[in-house]
Amino acid sequence: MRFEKGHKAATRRHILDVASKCFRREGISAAGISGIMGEAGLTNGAFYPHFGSKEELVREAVANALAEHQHRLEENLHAGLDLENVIRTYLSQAHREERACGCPSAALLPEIARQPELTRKAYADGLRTFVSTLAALLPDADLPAAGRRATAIFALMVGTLQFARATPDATHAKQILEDGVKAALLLARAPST
Amino acid sequence: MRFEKGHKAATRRHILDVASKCFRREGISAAGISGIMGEAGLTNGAFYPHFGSKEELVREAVANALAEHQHRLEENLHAGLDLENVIRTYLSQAHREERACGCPSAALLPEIARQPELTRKAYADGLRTFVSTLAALLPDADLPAAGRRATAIFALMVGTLQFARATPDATHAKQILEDGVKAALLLARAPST
DNA sequence: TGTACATCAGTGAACGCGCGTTCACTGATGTAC
DNA sequence: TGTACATCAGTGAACGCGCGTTCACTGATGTAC
Repeated sequence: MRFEKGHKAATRRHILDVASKCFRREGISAAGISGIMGEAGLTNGAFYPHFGSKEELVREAVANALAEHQHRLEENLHAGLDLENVIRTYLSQAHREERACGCPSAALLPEIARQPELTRKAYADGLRTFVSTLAALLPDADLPAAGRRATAIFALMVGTLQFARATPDATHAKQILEDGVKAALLLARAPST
Repeated sequence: MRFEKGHKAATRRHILDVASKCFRREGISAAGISGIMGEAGLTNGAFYPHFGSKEELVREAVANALAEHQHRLEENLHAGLDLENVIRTYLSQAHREERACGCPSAALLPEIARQPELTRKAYADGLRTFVSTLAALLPDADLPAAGRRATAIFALMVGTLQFARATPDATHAKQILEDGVKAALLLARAPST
């Protein structure tokens, strides 16, 4: 079967989308090529014409997940959400439950830290972009200071979401999320130093 | 070879110590029984007289790592360290580099969130204890409020350390750690609400 | 216009390997007589 | 006091399985003549 022009590139993007969800849901080392390809509606043999190795897929899937998450943030901002809305959406029960389509940092950070340098570089770039976008919502006078505060605010958000996901008791998890929102807002509104 | 009384229990503790380090270093699903047993100076066959399954080992090793980390915190407090010292030690270059003996939350949280309920319960208990210990260092009037703020402060610390570990550029990582310290201290000193 | 061929995304079986787990066995020591 | 036996932590080979990866093959379509 021969395919229309652009078909291969579309398949590749589809594999990346599926992989980035599988990794976030199951973890990078727990998710396998066969499972990902099966979920993409293909057989495992079709993987290697698209990617050189699992490592390459991981690197691109991490970048893909970050870009997707970044895109969703920008959409929300265009729709008029302010920083408080962004924080409340991030630290919500829905985000706690939806790991596959959620923040890649919350789902994968310790595993990303164990990846080869190229993957970590790709992650660090995506993180920097995300933090800059958050920083633009802060009232700080100079941008570098805002970036530094935004980094800490996002770290608080990521850690809080991870706590809430690990906690099996839903009530306790909800409390953790609320505490995170309160502290994040406090940091966002604190007088700039 | 027959062994003195208490030998088996000592071996079990030794396996747990090694496993809790392996998990933090390599990740839970990436670390294998054979590797752990080899590092403990035993053969893989000796595992099952001590533990019923890998899942059981994970649960106990997570609890073990939390207890060890808790113990180190309490030692530091007895030695006279205050909250600022604790934060600076946690968000230090040394802790960024020493994953195997460091904070289990920073090394394992997303993987713990994917474990069976029993493991997540064990984690949540350890987390609560740790946060309570931190809360006692806060100036808050009532304890529940202090606990809620301590949760957020610890979440910020965990997220920040994870960012710093994932970032390949050492200078940028150092900056992230410093921003985390500053924000954590701001949260710790903010007037209680 | 009709036919033979080239293309190439995807198939599916197979590779070696390491996983978690099982089990018959070892062998130094404590105990029984 | 000396000998035969029971104990049991640990050994190491093997189990079935799924991993990441390779490769000969398929077969629908575009192209050449």
